[in-house]
Amino acid sequence: MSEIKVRFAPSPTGFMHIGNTRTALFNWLLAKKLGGKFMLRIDDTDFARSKKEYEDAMRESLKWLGFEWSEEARQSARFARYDALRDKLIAQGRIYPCYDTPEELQIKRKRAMAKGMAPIYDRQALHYTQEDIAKFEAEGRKPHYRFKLNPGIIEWEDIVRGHCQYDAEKLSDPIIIREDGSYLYHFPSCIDDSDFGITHIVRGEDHVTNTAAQIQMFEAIGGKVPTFAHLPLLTGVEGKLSKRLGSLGVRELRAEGVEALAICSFLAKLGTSDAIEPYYSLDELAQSLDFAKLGRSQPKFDEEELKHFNTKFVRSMPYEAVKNRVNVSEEFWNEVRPNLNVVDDIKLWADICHKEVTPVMEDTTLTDLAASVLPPEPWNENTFNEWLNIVKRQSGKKGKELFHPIRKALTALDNGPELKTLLPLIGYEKAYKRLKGETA
RNA sequence: GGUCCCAUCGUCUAGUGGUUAGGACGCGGCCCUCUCAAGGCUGCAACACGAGUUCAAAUCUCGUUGGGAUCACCA
Repeated sequence: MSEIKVRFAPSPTGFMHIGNTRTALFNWLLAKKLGGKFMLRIDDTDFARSKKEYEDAMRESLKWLGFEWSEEARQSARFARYDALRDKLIAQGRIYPCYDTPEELQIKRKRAMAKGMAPIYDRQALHYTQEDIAKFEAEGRKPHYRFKLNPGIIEWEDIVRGHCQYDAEKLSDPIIIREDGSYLYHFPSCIDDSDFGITHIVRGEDHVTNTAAQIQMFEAIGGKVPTFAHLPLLTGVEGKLSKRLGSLGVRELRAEGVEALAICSFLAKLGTSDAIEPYYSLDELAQSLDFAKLGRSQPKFDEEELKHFNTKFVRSMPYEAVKNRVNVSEEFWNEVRPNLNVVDDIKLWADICHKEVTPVMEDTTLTDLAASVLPPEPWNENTFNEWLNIVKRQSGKKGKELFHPIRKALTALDNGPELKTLLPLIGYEKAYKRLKGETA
């Protein structure tokens, strides 16, 4: 039994977004669950659009999300390998040159569709004469190359889609090398998957048709065909949410206070029959992974829903998960947590308890009274109730009229955690001064 | 248009011939309560359409409609 290995292969042509993240997540989770390895592969064959900046940002996002990788490769460093295989397959006639221009291909495609025919490449290039080629070269045209699909039924068992099959005759020979000699996605990807021993490929279902062609490619280069899992694509309110159009960046989400694990919990469960609920460790999420629970239709991704889920996530976040990021005690965290929107909000409450607050005075008669009967420390758990009972009795106020002015004086805010929990944290000195209207 | 896939509450889904069509999120109400949260209880709400098979169809078959993917010198 060979070792399980998956890969995440972004092209550094943009920032990490929700679509990317979902693919990376499922791969990472699968590796984790099966005890396999997760590899990062930079698919930078497109010189024109690949940028170091994007690559760095991608790494940073991956780390933030918690997807550690144990191995890394970059396609631009492997051209010699691709070239060797290319030459071999050209010699075999499996890869062949074509001289059509993009415009010509476009026209052919349109014409075929208009006639109700399949818009697949007509393989005219297979019938070029010496004269044709001489003529193209004389015109200064450079060839691009296609991979020749062998006729027959191509089939595989997909982890999420079950048995899949395509008739090669109905597919177009994929272009794998551009006119300028640079490689397109398919060919290098298959070579790498084969060379690096990738056992499982988890990706969006926009790749299903590609899979048929790639299976023949794996065979042509003498590689082992991996197991595939094609995830239904996410859709948004405005239709599809492809990885290209995916506009919701991970960095933006992070800046807004959305937790990495909230994103992961949400994406891992969206479209499954499991409830979307907080997971506070990726390991635990991985154990719950089950492709059989994935639906086959395309779930809607709603940013608002994610944000909503995130606040729920934060409000029940265990101290263990935040103790390295926040500067408060476990008790403080647990008391204030249900009132937070984002983790950073904890600072607000820490400041209210420990730094200066300018009180808002609503009923000085009441707050003066409250200050005068505020018992000296040490306090115990009953102090607050005892104190408030005295204020209540002597003022004749109760309910909101009683609590609200005290809350405003103590915290300057309309709402927040229970005053009972806040008071001991504020302490006698600050509490007394604030009740008297002084900044403290 | 060829090929492939999909269709159950607003959303994500369970369901594999006989169910009061279940759950989760959201939404409404109630309780708790000084507030906002949190928590507890409760309610509303769905089988795209049309034929067929069958004693019986959300479930099987065919068709229709509606979505999506792909057919790129993007990945």
